[in-house]
Amino acid sequence: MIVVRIANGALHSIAFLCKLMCSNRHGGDMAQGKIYVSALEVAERAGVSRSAVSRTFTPGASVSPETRRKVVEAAEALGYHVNHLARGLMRNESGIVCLIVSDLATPYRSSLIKALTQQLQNAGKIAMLINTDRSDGSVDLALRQAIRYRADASIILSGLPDKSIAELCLKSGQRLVLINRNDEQEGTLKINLDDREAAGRVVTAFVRAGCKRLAFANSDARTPSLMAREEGFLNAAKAHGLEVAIERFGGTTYESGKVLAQKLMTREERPDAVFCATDLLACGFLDAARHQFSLSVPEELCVAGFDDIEQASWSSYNLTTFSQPVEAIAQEAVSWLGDEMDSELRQSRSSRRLHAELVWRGSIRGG
Amino acid sequence: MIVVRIANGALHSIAFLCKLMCSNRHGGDMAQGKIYVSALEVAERAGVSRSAVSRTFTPGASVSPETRRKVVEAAEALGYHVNHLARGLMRNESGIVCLIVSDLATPYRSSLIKALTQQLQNAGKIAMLINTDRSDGSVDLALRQAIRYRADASIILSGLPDKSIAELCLKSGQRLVLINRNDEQEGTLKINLDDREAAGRVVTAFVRAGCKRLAFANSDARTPSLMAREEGFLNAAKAHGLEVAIERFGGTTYESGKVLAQKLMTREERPDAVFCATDLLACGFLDAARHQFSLSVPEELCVAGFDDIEQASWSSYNLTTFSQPVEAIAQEAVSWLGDEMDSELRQSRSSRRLHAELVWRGSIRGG
DNA sequence: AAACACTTTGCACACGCTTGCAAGGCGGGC
DNA sequence: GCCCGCCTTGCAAGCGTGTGCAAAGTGTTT
Repeated sequence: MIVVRIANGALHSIAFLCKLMCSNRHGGDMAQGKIYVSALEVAERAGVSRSAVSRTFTPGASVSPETRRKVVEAAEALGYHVNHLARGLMRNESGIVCLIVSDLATPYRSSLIKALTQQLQNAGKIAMLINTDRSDGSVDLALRQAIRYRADASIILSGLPDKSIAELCLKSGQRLVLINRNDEQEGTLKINLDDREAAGRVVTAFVRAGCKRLAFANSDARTPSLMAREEGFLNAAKAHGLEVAIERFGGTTYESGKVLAQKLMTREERPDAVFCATDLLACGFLDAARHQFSLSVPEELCVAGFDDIEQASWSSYNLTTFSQPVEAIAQEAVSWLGDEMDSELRQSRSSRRLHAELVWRGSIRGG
Repeated sequence: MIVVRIANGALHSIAFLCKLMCSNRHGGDMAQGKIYVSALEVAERAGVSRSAVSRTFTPGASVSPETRRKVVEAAEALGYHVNHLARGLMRNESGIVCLIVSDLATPYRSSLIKALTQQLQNAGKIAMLINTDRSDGSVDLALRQAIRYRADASIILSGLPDKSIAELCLKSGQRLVLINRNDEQEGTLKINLDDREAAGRVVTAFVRAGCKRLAFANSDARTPSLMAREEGFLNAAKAHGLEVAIERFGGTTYESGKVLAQKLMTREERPDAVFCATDLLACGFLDAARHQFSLSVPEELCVAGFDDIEQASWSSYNLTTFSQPVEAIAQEAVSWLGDEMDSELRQSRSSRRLHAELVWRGSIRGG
């Protein structure tokens, strides 16, 4: 036992020396010195080997209850926390998942991010958030960052990565999830809604309400889901023998909605039913229709949106819309990332199609 | 030179062998194997030492232009990206900053997060996002996660950490920023607004508009900034010799705003001016006042909010409010985290007070 | 030609952790 | 009493990187 004690003492001195050297590495700048407790120190205090400490914090490893108790006690006392950078290095699994997104402050985006981060946390992962803008290489830069931090996966909510960089990710063993982007990349999970069918159901509702002159208000971003809604709406209208007035303008914002109202409601044949590709557009559209054109909704004009953002339920809008199943989307993504899924199943589940539920409120007559 | 070549060949074999072992570590599960390119492989291809590769990607290190060229070329060809986990391990500086936040999907919160992630990215850092809920140890758990990933800093937007865990962070060399939380923790950066003074300016505006019966609508969350607004409003009203009707209810949500309207507008002495502690509350309040009590704003009722969320500018609300200087807040936080600030300056700047600008719109008479 | 300063490069150790391997301890069945 | 198997533990190799140190190379001055 005495020998062990001496050994422990020696170990302690070594650890202490290392800390000193570490903190002096940058000259005298003490503020720089990050001095975290290491497993070695815990081991010394608990009187066990460093491996025992490691095993204590590794689920499924073999440690006796007695050793575990001693280790946990020492760790608690010293404020020890496993270094996930080092663990990630060894395990080849960082626990990091990158969320790549633009227009983060938008209601729909932020609620999706909330659901994703929450469910990732529950699954023992952690979210890194990377902002992109409209510029070209933006998503690629974000993916590069994901690679640098050896993220286990990246979830792309906006934009599309370059083929080559996406392939680099996959080759490196990183998983890729694309939400609402239609890409043909092999090996990625693609989550989409039944936008086309949903748009068709809007036509039905408009027709039931007795509307004759349909219109579609879109942004000119031309993302796959927006275009799918447009196509679905057009096709269903054609099936009912109805023409559709289409306008596209700007991003999917409230302001664009106002502009689109300006464009559509000043047409010779004023529409009596408008499907806005997005709730934000719909809110802007509604406000313009009411306050600038003094139209009453739904008596003179029926309006539908898409996303079911919180504002759609506010009494000033009371908008009939489609709910984005954000929780289900997040669940699909996170469970696909989970390790319990074997590779054949993962392969076969590379594309998921979720249902957008119609949320009936007061902006369409009848119901 | 021949000797060198042989050595390179040997190195290559070793690296290759390692990769094989690595990919076989988990039985035959090939999907698991993360096979990233390492600096060693780049070095072999470029015909230089591994340190040269390292130095090439370390700003300020000494490498000849010729070597750099060869390295960059090889790295490009192989798709090499520096492993930030390993770099963080060595440098004691991960580049990670944790954002700890609840109610992430709320307009004000999400716009602050957007500003923060953006500016962190510009400063060469990267944001980790951790969701908290109302439960007690939630923030502590988040900070533990920040410690595990050896984050350079944590920015807390909601809730307050336990004293002991905050101290552990600081002792470990992690930086702590508290936004809109009044805490006495030494060594942290505290960013606050002039809530009290702002609330006073609302009173002035209400008095100028000829309002007599003031009211304050608050959530019952009792966070420091909310209480500061309440106090400021009360004090200023008292200075004008006016009483204030106060109601507190629920979280800072749209729904709570409606309930608060219910409570305040059914009072015997119906208020003719209401300051809502938050824009979300104000939106709910406005909708209830208009649609349930058929009041016209601002003719019969003046309303003010706080935060200047996007919806406040929508024509249905057109709310007079105070802007949260999110970009300035983010800038303060990020520049404080930056390494160029020396420790005395950082110490002396441990508390920042920013100005909330009054945004005049149509929910108060006059202006 | 020698001495010098300066830049560049490779070696080797360190960062904190995981895990295969072998050795030790222990109880049960013969 | 011995052997076998099981559980636990320590050893040591390794993950991919940064960096101090010394050696090598280059250009300048005496």
